Amino acid sequence: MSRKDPMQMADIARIAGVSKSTVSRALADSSLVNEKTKSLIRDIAQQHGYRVNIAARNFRLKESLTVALLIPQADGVDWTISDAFFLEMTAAIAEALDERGHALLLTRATPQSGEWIEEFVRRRQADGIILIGQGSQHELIQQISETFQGISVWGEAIAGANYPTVGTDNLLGGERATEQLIRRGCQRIAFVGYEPAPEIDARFKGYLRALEAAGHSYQEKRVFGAVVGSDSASMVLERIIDQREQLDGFFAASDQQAVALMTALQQNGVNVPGQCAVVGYDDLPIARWYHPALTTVHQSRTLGAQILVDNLLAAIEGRDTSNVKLDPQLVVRESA
Amino acid sequence: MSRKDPMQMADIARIAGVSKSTVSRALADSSLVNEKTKSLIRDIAQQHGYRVNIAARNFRLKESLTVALLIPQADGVDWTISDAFFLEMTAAIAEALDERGHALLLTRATPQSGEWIEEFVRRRQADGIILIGQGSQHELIQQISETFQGISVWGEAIAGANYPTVGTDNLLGGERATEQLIRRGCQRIAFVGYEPAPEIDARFKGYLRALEAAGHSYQEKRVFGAVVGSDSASMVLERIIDQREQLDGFFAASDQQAVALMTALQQNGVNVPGQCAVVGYDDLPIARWYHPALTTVHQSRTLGAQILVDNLLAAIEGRDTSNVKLDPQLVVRESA
DNA sequence: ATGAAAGCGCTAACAG
DNA sequence: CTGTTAGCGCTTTCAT
Repeated sequence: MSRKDPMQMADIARIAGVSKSTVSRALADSSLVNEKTKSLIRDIAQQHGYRVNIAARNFRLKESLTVALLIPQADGVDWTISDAFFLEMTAAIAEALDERGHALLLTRATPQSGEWIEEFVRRRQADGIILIGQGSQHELIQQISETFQGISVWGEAIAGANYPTVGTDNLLGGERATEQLIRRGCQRIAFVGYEPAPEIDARFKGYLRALEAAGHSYQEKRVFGAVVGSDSASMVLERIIDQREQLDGFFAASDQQAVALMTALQQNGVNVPGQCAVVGYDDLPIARWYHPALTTVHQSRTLGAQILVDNLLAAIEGRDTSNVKLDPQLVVRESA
Repeated sequence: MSRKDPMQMADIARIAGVSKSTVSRALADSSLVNEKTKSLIRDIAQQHGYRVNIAARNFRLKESLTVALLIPQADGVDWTISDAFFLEMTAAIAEALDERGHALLLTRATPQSGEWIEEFVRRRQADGIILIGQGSQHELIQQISETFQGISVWGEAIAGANYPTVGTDNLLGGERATEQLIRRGCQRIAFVGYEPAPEIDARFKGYLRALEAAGHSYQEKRVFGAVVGSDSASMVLERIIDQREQLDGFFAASDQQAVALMTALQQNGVNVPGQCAVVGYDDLPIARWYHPALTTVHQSRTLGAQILVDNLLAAIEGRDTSNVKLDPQLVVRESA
């Protein structure tokens, strides 16, 4: 370790012939410092490549200008970091935060441990946290948000929640997706998705509402609960294939499931959309490129991320936050 | 702000009837502390939901257990965070870091400013940094790595570089991709990619080598430099469309470009792979789903990320690092 | 407009 | 094995 120790404020102060306080103020652009001294100090700092030590600053100020995005490290239950929608959301959030001068800390957390969020909050590693999909953890989040207000969630707004939520209107989205299938003349429409998650459940309710409005009967055997990428998913797929003759339409609660489903159907000689129409949810890039192109419900990542971040910063600063339901846009392509 | 101030070590110490140091040691599982006192202290901490203040710890220890992934915020030149390959790499890196007890800080940086990396290093916001694709910034990285060793790069190893690099063997990958086109009987093979980036240039060299080995002549007019998503990309696409009659094979240096290319060709009534075969690079999910499915060169994200992270941690701790060239796997699908 | 000094919460000599 | 003590580099009263 022979590289020279980095400069610190005291060094700059000595060189400039002023005190540390003045340097600190000058660098923070305080109005308490004479303009001339300010620019002198800034020049010197610049020349010597000095930067304030963020760790010291954060420690002193008790703020980190960092926001953590917690990734429920689920054993087949919630999301994974490599989930496509999650990834896209992450990118959008990172950009939104960056525009507001904050950085994004990506960390895995284990919801099962029960302390996943608290752990974070207590360690003060970040000023606030963003969660994507409250999953099945509403109770816990609710409880934590009673003593810690720096939380912002992407998902389904739950009545009485203490924390702000942003998401598409899942009920409406599910309804629109199902309506499209009905419009295409499908008579026996199935739902594929993991209902315990509130956002998925809302899409399911939308499915029910559309069926009812169109006078279709609801049949429990046409509902397939599955978690993307899990073992149960492939079992569900098998069950679907077995029943494929009795079904002519599918609303899958995510594009990833829709694509897995379509692939399975196609491999079993089912023509999509000829024999079975399929509608997804999310509007991932894959929806556009899959063959046939997937009809799906678009969720705006950039807009969602902006609001998510605005909410979080507002919450941290104690300002008002808002629950926002974005309009889910049906994107009609070939699969339905 | 009426929520109670979080406990701190002194509180736990008082409750346990020991000194702060003992608490600190106990919580760090130091062998200097009696097992009994240790578990007493741990119980108390647990009971009161105490967690060490990470900011204070980081400050004191001068380490953050955090690694920054810098995103060259390029004006059409390098990568963007929403680039699919980048996203996948990010996810893989986050997981690899997490397994080693570190967190990932995602930040945008502006290479053009010339200080993008230094800024980070000097502020000590992270223990080390990972770069994806050195882009056109080798000189700068090289210079910085002379005084700061916590750098690990995904890209093309450059002779004499001070920093460790991991990537697929781009030369070989480019060669294999081109060989596949030759094998398919293509006679007039074009290259599409932004050569100034070293990793792309290596793929280009592989293209040349394969052409030469097969006795094909190299023609400059068959080389199209383009940056994904930029204005120049669409101009390149137009030029390609104009020349499409004279070309029967394309090696695109990334899947994103390959897909854009195929789409443009198809829109102009060109049959892929009938009239023009196409090979990409990266093996993104889209390659599998696009119609026709894209023949491409696979780059292992998980393995790459592991090595990238191992290299970085080694570099930070002053241990030896290694330049690794992963074997590029040709994945033959329908497009060539 | 500037300086002196205190202290954020923790860890690590150093001394028992 | 445990306690005492001295900072880490910065920001911020409080004084001047």
